[in-house]
Amino acid sequence: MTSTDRQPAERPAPRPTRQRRAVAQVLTTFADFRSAQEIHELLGQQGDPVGLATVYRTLQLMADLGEVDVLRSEDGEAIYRRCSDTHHHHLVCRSCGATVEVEGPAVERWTSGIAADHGYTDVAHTLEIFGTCPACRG
Amino acid sequence: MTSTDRQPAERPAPRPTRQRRAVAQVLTTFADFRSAQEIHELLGQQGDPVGLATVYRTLQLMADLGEVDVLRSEDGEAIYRRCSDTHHHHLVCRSCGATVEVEGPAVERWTSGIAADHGYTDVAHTLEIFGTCPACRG
DNA sequence: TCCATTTTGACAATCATTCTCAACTGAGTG
DNA sequence: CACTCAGTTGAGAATGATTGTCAAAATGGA
Repeated sequence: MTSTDRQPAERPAPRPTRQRRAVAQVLTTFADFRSAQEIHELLGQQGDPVGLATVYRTLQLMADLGEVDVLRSEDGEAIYRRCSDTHHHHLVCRSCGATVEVEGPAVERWTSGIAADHGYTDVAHTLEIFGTCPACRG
Repeated sequence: MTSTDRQPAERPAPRPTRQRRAVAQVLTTFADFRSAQEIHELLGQQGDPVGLATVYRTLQLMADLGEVDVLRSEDGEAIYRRCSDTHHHHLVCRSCGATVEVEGPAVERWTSGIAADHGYTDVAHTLEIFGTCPACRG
């Protein structure tokens, strides 16, 4: 082997290609969750076209590396966003879609506590709140 | 109008057909989450064939009525199971699927509080916790 | 029983996601 | 710089869950 030892499970180390840089870059342009299709669309619009399959592959790669969060929208679509420093949830109007980002240490603590009580590790959670916003309350 | 007043949004009241009874019945034969396809399969095996489309429709109907819980497996498939009458959430093992029902007044209070703070009404929420269960921890 | 309405089921249509595979690229070497 | 090779890409086919279509069948009430 060469001068530098590698990790036991020698993974080839992803190459920094134009496409990967582009995906990483768009991810910085929004703070909420977007589908792979939307991200592919955004890339095209900003003149940095990346094949849809590549967008999927890149997003998956980044998810494996822990660089993006993956969630499932209510209709089963995978949605992604850069792994933000602040973890938060969404309060969504079921009528007009208006979204408010909310956060609550209490919930975070509660979920990890519950999980720990049952011996679960590597805990993550999803929480969305739906309601009718003031503007839609005719 | 006739003798009995109806709800403002008059919904026709689902009919108790053989197919619906069959779906409701298989749901009692297992305690964990199954996909619509699996349920359709089970029905066929026990000699109560129900069309796949009908299984989907029935499951959706029951979900709307709050008679079943719907979740998304990690690969985006919708999975169902009969639910207890009490409002609760799920702690799911992302490896083997083992599920624990959990509840927490604190979370309920927190979500309605947050929603109220922002003027949202008719509030509902979804919360799932994912982790690795003790049995799946090497 | 007869009718209006709801349901069903076989099959087509969607749609997100993954697979295939030949062409292309980046990084290191001589 | 030319060369090589494993890692990548993209267009399009393939997959698979879910939904839509619509004529035929079942249900509940008059």
